[in-house]
Amino acid sequence: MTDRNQLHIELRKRICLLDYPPGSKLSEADLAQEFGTSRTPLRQVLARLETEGLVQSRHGVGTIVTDLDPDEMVRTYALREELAELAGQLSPLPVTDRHRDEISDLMSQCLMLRRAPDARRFARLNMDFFEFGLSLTGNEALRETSERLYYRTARIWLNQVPHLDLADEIEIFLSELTETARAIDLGDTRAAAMIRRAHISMCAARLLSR
Amino acid sequence: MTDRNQLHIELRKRICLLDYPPGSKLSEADLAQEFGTSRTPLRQVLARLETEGLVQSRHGVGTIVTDLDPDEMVRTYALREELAELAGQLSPLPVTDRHRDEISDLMSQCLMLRRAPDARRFARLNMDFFEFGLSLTGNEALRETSERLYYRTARIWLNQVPHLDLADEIEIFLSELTETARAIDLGDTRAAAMIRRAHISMCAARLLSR
DNA sequence: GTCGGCATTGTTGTGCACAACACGACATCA
DNA sequence: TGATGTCGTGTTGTGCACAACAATGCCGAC
Repeated sequence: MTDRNQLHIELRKRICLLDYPPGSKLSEADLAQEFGTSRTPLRQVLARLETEGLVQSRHGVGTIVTDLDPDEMVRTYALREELAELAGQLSPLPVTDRHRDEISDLMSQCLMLRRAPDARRFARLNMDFFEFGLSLTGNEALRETSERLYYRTARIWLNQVPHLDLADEIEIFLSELTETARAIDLGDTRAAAMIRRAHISMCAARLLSR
Repeated sequence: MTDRNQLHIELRKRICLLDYPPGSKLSEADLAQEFGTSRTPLRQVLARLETEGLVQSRHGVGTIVTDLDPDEMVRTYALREELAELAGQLSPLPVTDRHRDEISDLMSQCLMLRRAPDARRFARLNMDFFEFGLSLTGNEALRETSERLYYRTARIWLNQVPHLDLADEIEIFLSELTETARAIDLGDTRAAAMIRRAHISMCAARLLSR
């Protein structure tokens, strides 16, 4: 946990799971104390989060979790769609048994979630599925970019969850997992990428159309 | 120049123009002295350059300018191609007289360069043309991503220049500018994006095929 | 009562000193 | 002569103290 990279991942997760909702202030001193370090390395992590668009530091004020700009979200989703499809085209990796195991595990977790719906756990499962998708392409630049943009938009789902039907969302996600598992079983990475693109598109429609 | 953002741009430019060739060591202390600041803000800039893949800091050793991995360059070029085309599709901005003036200015600079070929000035002109291309899309995420990937690959041209015919390269670039100016004149951003994609593809072929 | 200036407090930004670490040179021993 | 341990030098990483700055509440003047 004291590692700088893990610290970045941890803070990013907290922001995207709305532990730190938009507008909240992250105190460098408090976080430094929590993680048992000094402000210096923590500031580096916050600076990185700032370049990723998740926080904004203002001198004399504080480090604020950024708001979600709907217009920018729409445009970012549009780009994410294209990147999702490219993951199946540019440098698709051969499907391994490890992939099959992982998608199977994700499905069983989703089934458990269906019995006991929980928005936060759903969001985490969604993150895991996203990371799974990254493992299907060998294009490092594409992975980096997709990750960056994913975490930039990941918050809006939890943000909109009061206006959504959680059971419906879980059903939809389970359906995506099922279809993806089918494609993975056949070793058809391109099909998996297309399914992903379709669901990103539909997700944008559900979340951003209002 | 003392601003952190400008410092980042300046160091990035130096790396991409091979003022700091791959493998060279950037001394935090020396750079801090040159820019009239302390190590602290400079370290932030270097940390950002590290996430962008241009340098790598190793404890006790130094901050080293990264090498160019040919395989990764190929994959990055492939992604850059797709993004270039997307710039014409996702959120194309209306062409303004400012755009026309800029492309015209770029052409006249290129004509001057043809009379007095100079690899370094050519590389800078290429950067300016890239920035011009960014101004054609209103998709912020796409701009960021394209910029990131461009500066990640920008060095290989200057790196390969001993194996290239500089006059040829200038001719090709002038041709790209001419075609782009034609598209811009017509307000056809999509055509301009296609031209860009074509030249990225050809550039990759010339630089990376060997 | 209201408005304006001022002080106080809390925050991020900067500079500096030191710790942690890697590498090479050199001496020492088998 | 070769190998090995040790020391010196230079580098990045960390912690801390202070500067710069913004916001807020309070007090006084009008």
